[in-house]
Amino acid sequence: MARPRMFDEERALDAAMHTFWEKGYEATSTQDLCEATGLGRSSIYNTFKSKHDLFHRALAHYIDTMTTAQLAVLEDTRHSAADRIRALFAMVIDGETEHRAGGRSLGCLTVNTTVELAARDGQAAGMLERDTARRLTVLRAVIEEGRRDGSIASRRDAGALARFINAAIGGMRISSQGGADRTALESIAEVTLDALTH
Amino acid sequence: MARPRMFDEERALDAAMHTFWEKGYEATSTQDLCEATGLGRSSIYNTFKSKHDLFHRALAHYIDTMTTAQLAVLEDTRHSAADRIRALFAMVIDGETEHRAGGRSLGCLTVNTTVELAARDGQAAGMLERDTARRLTVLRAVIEEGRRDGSIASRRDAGALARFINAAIGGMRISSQGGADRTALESIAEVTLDALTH
DNA sequence: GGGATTATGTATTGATTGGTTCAAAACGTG
DNA sequence: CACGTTTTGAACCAATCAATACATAATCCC
Repeated sequence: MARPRMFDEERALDAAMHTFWEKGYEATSTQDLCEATGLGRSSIYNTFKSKHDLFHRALAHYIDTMTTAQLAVLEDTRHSAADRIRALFAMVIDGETEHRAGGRSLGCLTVNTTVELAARDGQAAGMLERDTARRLTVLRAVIEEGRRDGSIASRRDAGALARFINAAIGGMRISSQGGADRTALESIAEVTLDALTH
Repeated sequence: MARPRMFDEERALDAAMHTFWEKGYEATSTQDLCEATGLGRSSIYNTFKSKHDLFHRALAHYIDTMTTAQLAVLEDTRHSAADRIRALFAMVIDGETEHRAGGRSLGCLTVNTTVELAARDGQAAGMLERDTARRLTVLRAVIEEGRRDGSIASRRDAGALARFINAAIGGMRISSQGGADRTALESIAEVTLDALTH
């Protein structure tokens, strides 16, 4: 009945996500979003209500793809619990070395958003909190499995170990954004695993 | 020979620092800086060349006070190496629970700046890199002392352990900004120490 | 106290921000 | 082919941005 849309909404969302990922929310102008997506301003404001709304959808898109991929690794029962956590770290390190601009790592959009927006944007903070809660639940389950299969030796509370692993990932991402190279990140991951396996 | 300044430059710098700390660089307007410092715009632009310059001086002020205090704890030879690292973690946790706004932790200005600006602001990135290099050097020395006094059992490379500790602090700060409470942070610190003392 | 010097407050700069409007172009359907 | 619907691009909006200009007020030294 009407003119069909000339662009792929999913592709535009992905382009916007990468822009926010690279520059942050405040430093990204609507002009930047137009150039990244290849759309006109009115197309963007027609499809998404506002810059704020577009950001929320981009963040949801990021959380969806990232956390889903990470949890898949954690729930791969072919390997021991410790090996799954090792694989998770490898995945994070690969991501950090892969996604860079201007010789520097982009970090992680959830971490970046926690730092830049969580205090001012309740909706974004809620999305982030739900995501970490979900991640912590799975991590705790993996720890308990590792207790049974013998790959996790630490007798610390499983919840504490889960938070520790989560914090370690955040620390690796910050280190990466601060200039740490791949071997530095790998050594951090190894020491982190010591706390679990010894 | 002339009219003396009505305000304390150091005090203004401190107020500006707290504003940048709370809101980030981009989200802080010159109006915010006027209100925080109690100065007029022209006084600010007279004393500091620009918003950018004011931020750099605020960041330097932050790094100076924070890192100096932290390194003092690390170099207190009255305690064992492990106890000094323990004290460092306690200091970080106290800071996170102390500096908050709107029920949320402000995190750490160096971490926040690493995330928001390091990729775009070479000068800020340089300041941050020098700061972490300085911190890593002292941490490595503490690790080696701990090897001698017996409080550090890990046989991992001292540089790797230093980076691990630094990353752990960053991870704790991110966790705190993401909503982790004091007991959560304390449990993360305990597990982190396991990797060094076991 | 007079003159030189500086700090401060007000007003304003031009550029850019996020967001809206509107007419014309592009399609699918009858 | 023509109608009705939707996309699209360019022009436009008020607001705000960082930064400046300028006049006034305040101070010190002589």
